[in-house]
Order: sequence, then C-alpha cells, then structure tokens
Amino acid sequence: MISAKTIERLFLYRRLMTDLIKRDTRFVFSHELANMSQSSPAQVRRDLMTAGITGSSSRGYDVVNLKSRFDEILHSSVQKAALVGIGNLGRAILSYFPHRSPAVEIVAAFDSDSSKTDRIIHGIRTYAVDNLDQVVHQTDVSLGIITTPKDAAQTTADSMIVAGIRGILNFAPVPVRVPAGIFIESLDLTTSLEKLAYFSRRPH
Amino acid sequence: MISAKTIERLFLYRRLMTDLIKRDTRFVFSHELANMSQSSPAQVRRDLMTAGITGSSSRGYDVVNLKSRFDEILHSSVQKAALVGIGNLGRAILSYFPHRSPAVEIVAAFDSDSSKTDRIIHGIRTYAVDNLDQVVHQTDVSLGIITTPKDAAQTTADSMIVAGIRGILNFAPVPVRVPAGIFIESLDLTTSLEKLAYFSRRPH
DNA sequence: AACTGTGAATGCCTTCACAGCT
DNA sequence: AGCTGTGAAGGCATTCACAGTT
Repeated sequence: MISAKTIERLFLYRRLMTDLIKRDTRFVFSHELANMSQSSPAQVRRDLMTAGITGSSSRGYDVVNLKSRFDEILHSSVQKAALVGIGNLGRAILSYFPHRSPAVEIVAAFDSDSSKTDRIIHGIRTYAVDNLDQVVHQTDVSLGIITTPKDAAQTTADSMIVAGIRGILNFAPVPVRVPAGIFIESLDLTTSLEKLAYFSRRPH
Repeated sequence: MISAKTIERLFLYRRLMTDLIKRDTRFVFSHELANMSQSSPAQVRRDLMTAGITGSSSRGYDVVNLKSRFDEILHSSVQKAALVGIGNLGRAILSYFPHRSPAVEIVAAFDSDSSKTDRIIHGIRTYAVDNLDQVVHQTDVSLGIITTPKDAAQTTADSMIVAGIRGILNFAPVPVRVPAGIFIESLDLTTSLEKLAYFSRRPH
C-alpha cells in the first residue's frame, strides 16, 4: 500500500514525465527530478523505489519506463462527477476542468436556485438539487464536488452519499463529516489565503 | 514557534468560535470542538495547550476567551494582494474573495492579454503585467496569487518576487521555485481531482 | 464521573549515509 | 566519480493513557 503523500508526488512526477517526453528527454537523475518537483533526491529515489521502479547509476531513470509505471499505478478508469453549487466558484470549476484531468469528467451540476437550473453551462447540464439522487443513479456518477455556501455543505454531502457517491471534493470552508469508506478531500480557499497572510508577515 | 499544521487548525477553530458566539454558546469541551473540526479530542487539547489556552474540567473552554486568544495569535494586519492571470479561475477568485477573509485584500489584477486589462472586474482594477512592479510598489502589495497557465507560473512568480512580494499562492499545476524567505503555498485543483478519483476507486 | 493537561509512546515521513554498481 | 538502492536514524505530528481537577 502506497501512502497518500507518495501517491500525490507520483501524480506530479507523471505530469513532469509528459513534459520530458515532449522534449525528447530519455533519462533523468533523481536530483533532476527533485529539482523539477521541488523535492529532494532522496525523496525521489524513495518514491521510485516504493513504486517499484529501478534506474541505472550511470544514466538515471528511463523516462518512458517511469511514465508507464506511473500510469499503471495511478491508472483509474475515468469517473463521472457531479458538482453542487453553481456560484462563481462552481462556474469557474465547470469552465476550468474539462480536458484538464483524464481521470474525472464532470457530467452534471446542481443548484437549489431554479434560475440556475435546466440550462447548459460550459457544456454541462444543470439540474435542481432535488434531482441529484436520480441523475447520479442514472448516469453512474461516483464523485461529488461541493461548491455551495458553507451552511449547505454538510447536507449536500449527506445527499451525495445517500445517492451513492464514493468520493467528495469539498470547497466549502467547513469540515464535512462522512462515514468510513467515503473519501473526502477539502480544498479551502479561505484557509489558504489566511495561511498565506500569516506566514508572509514580516517578522515583528 | 507554533507549527504550520497547528496554525491551520487554529484558523479553523477561530471560524468555529465565531459561529458558536453567534449561537450564544459559552463553553465547549474538547470532544465537541473535535467533532466540529473533524479532529480528535486529544488533538484539540494539544492545540489549545500549544496556544496557551487553559480550560476547566467541569465546563470545558470559554468560547470568548478562545476566540480572543486565536485573534491574538493569528492576528495580522490586512495585507494587500495582487492576482496575475485573469482567466476563468482568476475571475472566480476575484469574485469569491472580497469580504471572505479579513486578512487579505485583493487590490489589483494583471494579465498579459490587453483585452482584459485596464478595466474593473468585480470591483478590482486590471493592469497589463508590465505594470506589476510599479503597482506593487505604489500600493504596497505584499502577496501574490498566481492563476496563470502553467507555463507562465514560474516567470510570474519571479516577477512578483522582484517586485517585492513576500508570499505567493500558486494555483497553477506546477511547482514554483522561490528563494528562502518567500512563502509559497500551492493549491492545485488538478491534483486534488486526481487524488479524488484515485482514492475513491472501488477496490478491484 | 467526566473533563483537562501533559509526559510518554507510537507511527509516519523524510533525510542521512553508505555499500554496491556502472 | 557519480549515481542508485536502502537500512537506519531523525524529526514531526498524533494519539495514548493517566494523574490531577472540579
């Protein structure tokens, strides 16, 4: 079992490999990869070891080999996602994501405000939240993205879980409770900004 | 010195306190706070201990006292931020942030595309990137937000640093190199989605 | 009885450091 | 000479577990 932190870096390495392949680079040393990923050579070697990849001391690691091994480990058939909360942030995500990640496809968006539903936004059909369960079942959606205001986040998550969703990406600035077996990742812009301000202060 | 992880939780606790105060709750136990923050009672007690807060075994912690101690630790005068990259994501952030965090105020946005500059978007004036240095100096901006495409991320960061910015929030899906003393936080939506897909897979 | 405060234990992640290879 | 592969050490963060308090 590979740890979450390592998996995250493997995703990054994979993206870097894509770039290297485009530039016809054949081999990389751990220190080069470390440099590209803002990591350390030891960390890179440890990660590649964990991934079961082996290199050569004279030439480093074979880029194509790395890439295909990463694909093997990270591979997952494309999963469908539903987004709930069609505000500014929700809309930005609808416009931002298509073709961004091969692993996820947003197929529907929901809102409680009827002025935003039954339309097509950035190519994605919008529905009333009441239809969540039905649409999720009909189109086999397995992922949920929450971009609602914070007060609606927990109930939205609950509905998603009832509908059978197995993983949630939560943008609302509140922790969301999910039962064991459901993956939850929170991405809180407010906290990020606050951290930025805090750690950028001039020492005083 | 309080660790970054703890600081992050203090920000969360502070927001929770605001809610509790609104609801006239006077005291909280560590297990209640743990429940609200999706943490453990031991973690909460450890954090509050680190923050120098002490409670009572019969009533728990005084909410108002907590809040003011958090403000004391986390306090930072409002800092000005500049955003570079007025795409969908950049625009969403411009519309999303105002009044969201008391610690940060976005005062200017930049883009290399002249059709997006010299306008007001969501109340924020936009400039050509060439003016970054000048505007940053004139208005005492100390924070940068990168929402450019990935190829422009590093050069944008470099310009920001030359202009005197001390902290950067990077939304581009590439690591950005900064010299020591500059705070960098990356918030990569692509990686988050990929992680979501990966960890939500049904075991197979 | 139920909670806080905290030293000690645990566990995870990263880094060191070096033998072995090319 | 310079790199990889990796056991061992080190460093953090979390959790345990219990003495002390109300």
